[in-house]
Parts: sequence; structure tokens; C-alpha cells
Amino acid sequence: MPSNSDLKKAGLKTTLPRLKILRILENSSVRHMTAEDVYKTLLDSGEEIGLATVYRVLTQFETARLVIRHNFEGGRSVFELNDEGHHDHIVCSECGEVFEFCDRTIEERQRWVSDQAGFVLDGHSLYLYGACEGMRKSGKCSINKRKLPTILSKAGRD
Amino acid sequence: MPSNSDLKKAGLKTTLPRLKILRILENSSVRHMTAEDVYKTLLDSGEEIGLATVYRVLTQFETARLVIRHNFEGGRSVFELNDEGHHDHIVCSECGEVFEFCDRTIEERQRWVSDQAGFVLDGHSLYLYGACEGMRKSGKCSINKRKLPTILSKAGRD
DNA sequence: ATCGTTATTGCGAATAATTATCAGTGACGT
DNA sequence: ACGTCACTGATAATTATTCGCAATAACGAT
Repeated sequence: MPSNSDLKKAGLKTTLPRLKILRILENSSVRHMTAEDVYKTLLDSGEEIGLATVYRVLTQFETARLVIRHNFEGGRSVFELNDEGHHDHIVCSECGEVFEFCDRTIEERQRWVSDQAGFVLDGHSLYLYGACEGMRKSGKCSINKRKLPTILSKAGRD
Repeated sequence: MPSNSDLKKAGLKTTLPRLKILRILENSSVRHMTAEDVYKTLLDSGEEIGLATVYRVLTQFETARLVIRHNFEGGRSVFELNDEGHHDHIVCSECGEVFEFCDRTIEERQRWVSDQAGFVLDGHSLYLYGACEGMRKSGKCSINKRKLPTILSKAGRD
């Protein structure tokens, strides 16, 4: 879990807005948030922080690798705390719920493909889209929104 | 390669704007184009087609599965003719060049992961980012921009 | 602790990409 | 050839995000 000292390490002053935004990302029940989500959460807590600041800070956090930015379908950015190891995402197109997973076979194979192509791999983004069980059966998403399950393949995380 | 009759099949009238946009996607030397790219190409050819129409038509083409929409980093959509089989992309972060590939192992594994998560998969996006051979060695990209190489794993395409 | 420098913030305006509105036009079945 | 209705073009509207700038607050030096 990123801490205050990570801000300094990244050359960022430890200001109140940055600390508050970091805390929201850490404590939110929703793991993937848009800038607007963060902003609204701040407003609900009675904090006085401008939307532009939220955008700025999130971008700084991304540069400092404290958060990861995703561009899911639809184009708008969502941010996720970079606290656990690397993982990919499977998103329900119906209800928008997000599963996380990390599959060693896929990870290895990506490197193999890069080698074949003469590339030195330095990042990737993988998003699977589909309909989750809950939406298919009952039309209601059954996923516990609080704790996202992580599927790790036999070999564990990368 | 999509043809005029594919428009009818998709329930779209074969109008001049649609045919022209389709032709541009087929004949362009650049495989991945933004709506703006298509619009400018039209203007350069002296065609009188509104930007809004380009957006509309591209979205219709996407729905009809004549084109594929990608959301690369940065958020703006790029469109690609859906003429060959499915493939993923490996992008050089240095020179922006795009390789295409299709790896059966990854494809299969994605389906496996979806099953585990209780999802019915219906799409995915996979982008690998790295440095291509040419950029690492000579600082110049050696990839022939016209014809993108396709790496197919042993089993051939999906 | 106080002070000064300089990064940071908040606000509102600006931009970029895309979508909506709507009156006029053209494709297509009859 | 005709009438209907999907389609188009121009423009306004939206959405997401960034910019510009004056006011403010961190943090090191005194």
C-alpha cells in the first residue's frame, strides 16, 4: 500500500489534497474510480478540492506509479491503486463490474510473442469483456462489490 | 474484404458517404485511422462529407462488424477494417509502429480464464508495448509501414 | 517559530473528441 | 416516377480533460 513517504520519493510535496486523494483510493469500496468518482467522494466528505486538482494529482500519481490508469471501453480513464502485484482485468459489459486475474501462461506467452517480433516488452494491457454469471442468469450482478476476487493461475502471480 | 453488399446485410443503405468511407479504409496506407484521419482524407480527395457523418458511419460499421474500434492509450478511438481474422497488436513505444499477431495459446487461455470467472467472453483487447528491434539498434524503425507482418503461432489463426 | 521561495491549488475558461438536433436530401421498393 | 423514411450536413451541445493565473500553502533556511 502506497504511503505518504511515496509522495516525497516521487518528488511530490505531501499536501493535503494529495493525501486525501490517496486515502480515498486506499479506502474506497470501489477499486476502479474515475477522476469524477474521486471528486464526488471528496465532496461527499465535505472536502473542498477542485476537480482540476483531482485530475492533476491522479496524473502525477500515475507518473509516480502509485496508481495505474486504465482506458476501458468508452474512453474515459479509470484509476486503480498500484498496491498489489500486476494483474489484468475482465469486465462485465452489462453491469460494468470488474474482476481481476493474473494468468502466468498468458504472461509468458506475451513475452514469447514479443521475442518473435524482435521487441523488448515493457508493458501491456489486457482487458477481457463479456457477461458475468449474475447478469446472464438473474439480470442482477451478484459480484460482491467490496472485495474483488482474484483468479491466480496455478503458478501464482507473476 | 468487406464489400458493398455487406452494407445491405447490415441493414444499411448503400449511400455514397458510406461507400467512400469504406473505400478509404480499404485503400489507405495507414491501417489504423481516427475519425478525423478519415475525414481529412475525404477532404483531400475533394469529397464533401461532414465530420459528424464520418463518426456516425464508423460507429455503424463497428456495430455491423465491418470495422473494429480500438482505444489505444490516450483515449481517442482508432478504426481498423475488419478484413482479416482476429489479431492483437504490439506497438513500439518509440516509433509508434504497430505489429499484428495472433497467438492461439493466448486466445485459448483467455477463454479459460473467462470460464473460471463465470463469464461468457465476447471480446477482448490486448496491446503489448515495447521497443522494436530497429529502434533499439539504429534508432530508426525498420518496419515497412505499408505491409504489417502478421505473426501466427503454430496453430494458425483462431 | 518566522520568512521567503516556489510548488501547488482552485476557479473558470479553453480545448478536444464525440454526440445530438433538425431541416433538407437521396435511396429504394412499389 | 413517387412517396416514404433512413440518411446527411451544419451547427449546437456534451463530455472529459487540460490550461492560465492569482491566491495559497509546504518546506528549507534563518
